[in-house]
Amino acid sequence: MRLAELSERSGVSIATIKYYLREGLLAPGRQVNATTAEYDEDHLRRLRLVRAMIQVGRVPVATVREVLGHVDDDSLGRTIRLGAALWALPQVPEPDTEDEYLQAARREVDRLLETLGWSNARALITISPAYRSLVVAVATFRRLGYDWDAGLLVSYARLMHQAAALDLDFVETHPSEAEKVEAAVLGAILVEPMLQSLHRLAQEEESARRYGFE
Amino acid sequence: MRLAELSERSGVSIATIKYYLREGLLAPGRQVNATTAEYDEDHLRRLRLVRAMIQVGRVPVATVREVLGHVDDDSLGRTIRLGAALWALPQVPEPDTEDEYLQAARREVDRLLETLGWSNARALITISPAYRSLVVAVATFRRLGYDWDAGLLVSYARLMHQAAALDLDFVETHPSEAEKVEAAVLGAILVEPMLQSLHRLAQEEESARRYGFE
DNA sequence: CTCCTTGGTAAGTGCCACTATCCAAGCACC
DNA sequence: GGTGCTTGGATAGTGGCACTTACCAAGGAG
Repeated sequence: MRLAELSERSGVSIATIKYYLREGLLAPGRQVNATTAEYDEDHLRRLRLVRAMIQVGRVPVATVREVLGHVDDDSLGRTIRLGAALWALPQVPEPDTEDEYLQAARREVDRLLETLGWSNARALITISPAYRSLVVAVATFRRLGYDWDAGLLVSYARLMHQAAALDLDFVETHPSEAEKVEAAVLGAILVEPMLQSLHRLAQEEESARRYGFE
Repeated sequence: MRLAELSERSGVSIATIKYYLREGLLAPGRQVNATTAEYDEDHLRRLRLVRAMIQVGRVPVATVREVLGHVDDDSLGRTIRLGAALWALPQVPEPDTEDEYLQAARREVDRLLETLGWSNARALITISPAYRSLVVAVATFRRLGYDWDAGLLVSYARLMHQAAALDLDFVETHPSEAEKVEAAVLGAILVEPMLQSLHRLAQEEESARRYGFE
């Protein structure tokens, strides 16, 4: 198919597709002649993935490029490849100042990992961006004066561990390795907004259940 | 305290605080004379909340203003007030086109709510932004050709319902109504990045556990 | 009295995801 | 074989947003 058809079938404007091509988010089509390039189903699929990441996942363009680079890198093992792809995803920005709250939060998270028995964590996870993000979130809570029970964090972690197990079970259902990695990235990118939506719906439901509409 | 101290204690630059004052995210200080205004602990607390929403929660400034308006609105009941605050929070943008995937996703989500017995949902939730976001996420998955079991969604929903119950238990521990609402907003704003971080950490852990570092 | 600081305002900056405009080279139809 | 529309490609511009800089008049301190 040509650019116009790719645009129509994906619902992405031609100008935007050109932009993605320029930014290296999409491989160039097979050049037929000086004024025609041919695109195929793979391009369409990749374009939809890019769109999903940018629109639903709110992933910056530069990050999408990085993530896709890892997804396409056949030389990596699965855990590393998945990790590489996930690590590239944006989360909370790096804190500018190193204060007491941050240090306390780090100790708290370390204790959490120990309690959970996430042993792989100690070696690998402590350099993961997700670890940093978690520390920042905990520190922010503390800074605002909230003082919850450490058990709450453990409970949340157990829940998310169950969710992660569901994710990976789903990933398992895909035969090829490339599809697995793509599914895993989507699991991070799309499942998260889904979980977030479900979380808020559940809050509304539970709030109405407990308090009615008083 | 004066602006300079407010800035120092919050870690937010004076220029930025002035910007927030202008944007109505922060109440003006008590004007002592033409060149001096006095701020108190409430200002500091509110400023930190604003910062948390913007930096950790990535909430746009205009939305923060809206959410705070609801938080401060004493005339509303709790569920409504919480709902109003949560509904103002940004999620996935409104889809531009109404296609078959979207309609199918809507039916699927409706079925999900029925299965879960979230009866309050049917009346209220279907107009909630979270409902829309969920529909968009499901539709996006389908559009990409992923075809999971409906039971997976139910499992995720049950997990998030448990998380929501934990949130509300935590909110319950706060005595005053104003604090409860603020805690609830934070529960949405800060717990979500925390859950997200935990989700990714859990994925890394579980992936390493299943596959090692092959 | 002089100089520094304060709060307030208006205009500017940097980033980012597009988007509008051009352009030369086909291709399609007469 | 001409003519006009379409195509892919490049460059520059746009709009939104979260700040930030520059400036101002009015205090207050020494």
